[in-house]
Amino acid sequence: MPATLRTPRPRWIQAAADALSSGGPDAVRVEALAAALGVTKGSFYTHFAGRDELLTAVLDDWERRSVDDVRARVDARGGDAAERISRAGVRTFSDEILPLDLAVRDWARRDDDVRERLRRVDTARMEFLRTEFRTFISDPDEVEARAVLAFSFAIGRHFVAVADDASGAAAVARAGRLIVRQTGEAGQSGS
Amino acid sequence: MPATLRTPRPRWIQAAADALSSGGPDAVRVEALAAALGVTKGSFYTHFAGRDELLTAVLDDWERRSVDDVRARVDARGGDAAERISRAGVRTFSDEILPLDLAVRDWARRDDDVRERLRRVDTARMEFLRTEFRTFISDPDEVEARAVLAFSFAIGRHFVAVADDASGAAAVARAGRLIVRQTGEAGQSGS
DNA sequence: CTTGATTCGTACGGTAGCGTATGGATCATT
DNA sequence: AATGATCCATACGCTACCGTACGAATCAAG
Repeated sequence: MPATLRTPRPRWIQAAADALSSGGPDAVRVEALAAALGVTKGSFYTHFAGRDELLTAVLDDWERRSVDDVRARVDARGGDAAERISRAGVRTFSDEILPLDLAVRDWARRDDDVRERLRRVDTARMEFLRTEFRTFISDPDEVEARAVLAFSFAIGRHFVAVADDASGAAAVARAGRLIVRQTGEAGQSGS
Repeated sequence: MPATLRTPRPRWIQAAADALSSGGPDAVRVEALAAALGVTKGSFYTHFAGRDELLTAVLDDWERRSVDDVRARVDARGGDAAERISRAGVRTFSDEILPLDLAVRDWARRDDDVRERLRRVDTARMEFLRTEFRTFISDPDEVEARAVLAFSFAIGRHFVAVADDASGAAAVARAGRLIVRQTGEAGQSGS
């Protein structure tokens, strides 16, 4: 039976995820995290073999939560496919996981292991989108194009510096409707 | 008249841009750049006051080239609007500037000065897209939605880890055609 | 060839951060 | 209350990096 576990692994992982979200992998510094948690790094090395193990744990946690996120979307079957896609794409992921997700995406550009993890997660997300689009589009190529478009748009809009005010939100919402509209139909509902 | 200028500012800026592209701002290290250029940092501090000035110069150069890039697109008036948008979006920017652009986008998430620069550049890119869409779409809200969609997609697809093979490229191309198709028309031309 | 300017190398101090060693503090169990 | 395990603080060595000081090398001008 462990003694009270004052600063257990999950707290370190959470702090590391916050640092990664806001400053990238290089911002995950043992001593800085210790200061943020109100302890010294002496504590850290009783829970982790080193910095690498912490980063691995952060990625494990992110990957698990991301897959759970997809699973939750698959199970939440309210509304039609377009609504479910919109909920997954335009309003994007939860605010809790989004910054970490974006940080991981940039990290993946320069780390093979991270890229492999991201590939697994994105494959799951794409498969969700394909399934949804298949419910009202038959052409597989069209399904693939819509899925790629929806996913890339959902991610990309967070890397574009445009005004994020009400009119911007309206444009994003309308763009989302463009992605899920029926083939060969104008299909513009009101704002 | 300066003596031969063996390792002039542009070479340092280029090396710094490469480092920034492949490793983020923290990878721009004076001594590492010096080693890559085959000199020591003693040289560096004759051309730059310090690391910050180098990073500023890199951003200045990126911003200028990005604006020039937009200007070149505006001037290159071959084909109809859809073709020009596709050239700007689906085939994206030049391979030379793309990695740097993506690195700057991530950097902008955590640095206010960089975000301000990115905002200026993206405003120009968006304005180009709005102009093109206006040539065949009248509704301003629709124009804005298409522009946001096209731009976010062009960026976002580089942050998504999907198979980048021939079938992936075909899906991307088809997604591009989805964005620029006429309102109320099915408008799928052949692959 | 001498002079002055420019460019670069070497050596140094200072800081930040990783990882280790070791002892003290805390807590559950008995 | 004593014991053993767990958690944490302090202190240290080590490396990487920034920035500075100063001298050497190179080149153009006269």
